[in-house]
Amino acid sequence: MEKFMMIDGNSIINRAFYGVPLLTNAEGKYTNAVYGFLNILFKLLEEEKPEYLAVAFDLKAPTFRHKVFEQYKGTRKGMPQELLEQMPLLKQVLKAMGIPQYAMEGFEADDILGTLSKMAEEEGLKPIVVSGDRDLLQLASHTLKVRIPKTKGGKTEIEDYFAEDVLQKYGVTPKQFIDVKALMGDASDNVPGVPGIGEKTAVKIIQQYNDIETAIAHFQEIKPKKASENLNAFQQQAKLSKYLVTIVRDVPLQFHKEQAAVGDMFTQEAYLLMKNLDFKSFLPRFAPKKEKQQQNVDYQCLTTEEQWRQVFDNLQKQSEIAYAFMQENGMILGMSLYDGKGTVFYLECEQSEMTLFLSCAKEFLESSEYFKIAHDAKSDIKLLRSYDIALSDVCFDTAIAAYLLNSTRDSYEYDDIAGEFLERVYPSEEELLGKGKSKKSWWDLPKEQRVCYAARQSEVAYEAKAVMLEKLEQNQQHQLYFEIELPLIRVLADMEKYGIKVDKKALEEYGQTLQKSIDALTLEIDTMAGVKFNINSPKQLGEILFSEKYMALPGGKKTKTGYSTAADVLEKLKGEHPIIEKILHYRQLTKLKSTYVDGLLAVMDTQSQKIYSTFHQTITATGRISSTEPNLQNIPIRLELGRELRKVFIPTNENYCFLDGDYSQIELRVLAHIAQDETLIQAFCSNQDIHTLTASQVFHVPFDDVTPLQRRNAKAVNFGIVYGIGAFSLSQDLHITRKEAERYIAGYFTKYPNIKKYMEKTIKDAEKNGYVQTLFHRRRAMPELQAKAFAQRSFGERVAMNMPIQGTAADIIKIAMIQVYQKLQKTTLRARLILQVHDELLLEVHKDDAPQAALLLKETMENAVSLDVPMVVEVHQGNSWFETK
DNA sequence: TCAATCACG
DNA sequence: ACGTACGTGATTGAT
Repeated sequence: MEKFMMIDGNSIINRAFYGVPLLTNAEGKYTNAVYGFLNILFKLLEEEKPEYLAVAFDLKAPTFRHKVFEQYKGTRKGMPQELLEQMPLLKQVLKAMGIPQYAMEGFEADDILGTLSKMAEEEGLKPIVVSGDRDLLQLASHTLKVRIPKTKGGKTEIEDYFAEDVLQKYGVTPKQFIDVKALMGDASDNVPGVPGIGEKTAVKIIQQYNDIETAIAHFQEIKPKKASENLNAFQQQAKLSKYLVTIVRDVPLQFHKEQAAVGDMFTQEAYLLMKNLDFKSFLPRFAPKKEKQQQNVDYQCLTTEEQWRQVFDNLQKQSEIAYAFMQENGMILGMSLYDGKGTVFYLECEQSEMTLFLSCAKEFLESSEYFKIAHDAKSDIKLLRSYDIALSDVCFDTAIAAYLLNSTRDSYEYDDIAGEFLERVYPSEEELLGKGKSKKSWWDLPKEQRVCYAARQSEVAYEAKAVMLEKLEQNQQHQLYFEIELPLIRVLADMEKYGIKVDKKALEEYGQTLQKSIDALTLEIDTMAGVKFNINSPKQLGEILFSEKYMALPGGKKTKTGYSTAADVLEKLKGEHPIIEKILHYRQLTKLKSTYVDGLLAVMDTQSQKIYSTFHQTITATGRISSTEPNLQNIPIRLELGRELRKVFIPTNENYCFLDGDYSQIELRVLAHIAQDETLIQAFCSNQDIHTLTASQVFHVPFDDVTPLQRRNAKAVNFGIVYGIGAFSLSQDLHITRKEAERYIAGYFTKYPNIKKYMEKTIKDAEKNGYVQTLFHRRRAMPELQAKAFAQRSFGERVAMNMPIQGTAADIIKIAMIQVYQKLQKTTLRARLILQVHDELLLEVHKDDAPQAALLLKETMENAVSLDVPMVVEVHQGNSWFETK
């Protein structure tokens, strides 16, 4: 069935405004709300692909509701000036895109949507109503879908509601939703409601009596007493509220579906507007076909040995050359080269000629005399390694540069880089290769497209390099980039290549032991519950534990989808029923079995008995490295049973052992340094136990009288400080009251005044500059602080406080890794770096060399940087990862 | 593909 | 009145 999507223009632009940082374009116009609106619109268009589309707006003229507002002396909240200014702009853009706009004197956008959606159904269209306002939920039916977009941390998520979903989430039907809203009132919409009746009571009343009229007739039966009395006393007000809340579905509106038919939205006119508004990321959608194919450089496809040799012979040493490999399933298909001289070469090669081709390319790839510009050089190192070519260090990596310049993107592909850093509009990957299922295999593409795609890669890399270098300089990130991130590529590539050995037999045995316990526990749990069910399903488990039908345990806290069965919730129920402990134990065991035993066995190389993780250098917003397939940075250690698992990680043979170097309290030391807090600095300089010290400060007891409990609590406070503390969370963590938590925090800040000052200054600077940074100038943009919504802002403030700490620690260990790596290369020590776990480095070392390597590791890590506090590293030796604790 | 859960620093 | 600590990745069940 054809779809008709209609959008509540006012509420969506409002959402967009608060969800996107307040920025201006070159002309000083505010554009954030329009940008946010379009973002949501494009997402909706992609998801729904509607045949018909319309946007409804409020008019400035008073509506029928205004008269009522006057009675209650309510004034409608106006939009902020910054948003108001953007309304005409949005209308202009929509007009340019040929999207019809509806508005009607005397009515609001809601009413227009109500009417249009009714008309749509009469015309045989499937209506989709989009609004940021939950009042619209009253329109939901089993055919009419209401979509509510939410912008959370820059990402847009959309909640969908048919009638069933409204019932499930709110416990009432869409029609009853009107009555609930009318009873509880809505201050922001000037709906008076009935005093003393809030959401809970309103839902209860309507569930029982279906509507306000019936409820009023039975007001004497209603509890609590206050609600009963008020319902009687405010009958008129309740009925009036219902009138206000009810969306009009018969606005006198002229509508023919042809008016709303979706045509070509990406017009020339709209393109120019986008350009004018500085919406670079939208430009590719709007770019006219002509401009897309415009090229200022030639693309040449070379397929013979003679041509290949000629190209490589002509490459100048000491000059910058961008290269890119075309590949599929780890097989090279060709490579492109660009040296900035006007012609991009694409060297294409059939599998049968690969040896010949690589012999031509080898010198260029292995020699460090060519200044190579790459995009994700680590993956090239790995690719070429399988062809026995040792790629020399590259001089520039565009993926990593893009990451330093903006660490919060979720990808750094060519498309992203071209879009963010280059003026010219390049054809997208999707246009060239197709997407999803229709993505074509390389040799099925027309030759012209293969050339265009291949050439684009090195052309983009070359052109982007110049732009990026300038920005890195501007940001003072030259050193961070060239002395930390680039050298790290090789270190990580080698760690990935070497891998870590696993005792397969021991792992399997561990798994079997777990499985036996799991089977026994499953039986016990089923017996206790009296039914067989899937304990792994939070939904089923919640049902069994909390619903009246089964065990009806107290305190069932609801999440979006049902009861929460998270560990902290179950922990509180331990005393209620013995099944709880069994479930917690079951969870622990199945986690170990599925994630670790089965997970590790699945990625183990059968030949070498090793595991090869991938380390990612461009993922985290703070500068940390991440590890996948498998993640070796979250191997259990905190609980004894899980810790046992570390026994299966072993050196490659019995002559070798592990050395583990672990920074002690690196984040608190970093904090002491950057906040310049004398008390903390002194404490670290005299090597005091920092948690005990904090305990003595916060709880006002002499250092030597601190109890273990006090120390534990102080430790949580210290953690909290690093994360950007809140009293509520601390109270949850420590199982204390909020008041007490507040006292702890206040106590902390009195004793460490510079920490408080630092936190405040960091937030202020972040607001002013739009970013925070580490000691080594690693940055994180902070758009959240420009947003006005409380939750987003608070999140932004915590991030601003945490990032410089976590990020500086990440910088330090990266420096240490490079130094350890380079020093080991210069010695004859049989030792190599194999893992990094944020504040820990794991080395595999020949036992004879272990003492020397241990010294080297400790010294290097401790002296990687020189701060006002000493860095302390503990090194442990062992025959497995378990033993290096 | 998402939400819930839980492993780590 | 809000909504509840920073940063990750893997597995599971449900849609």
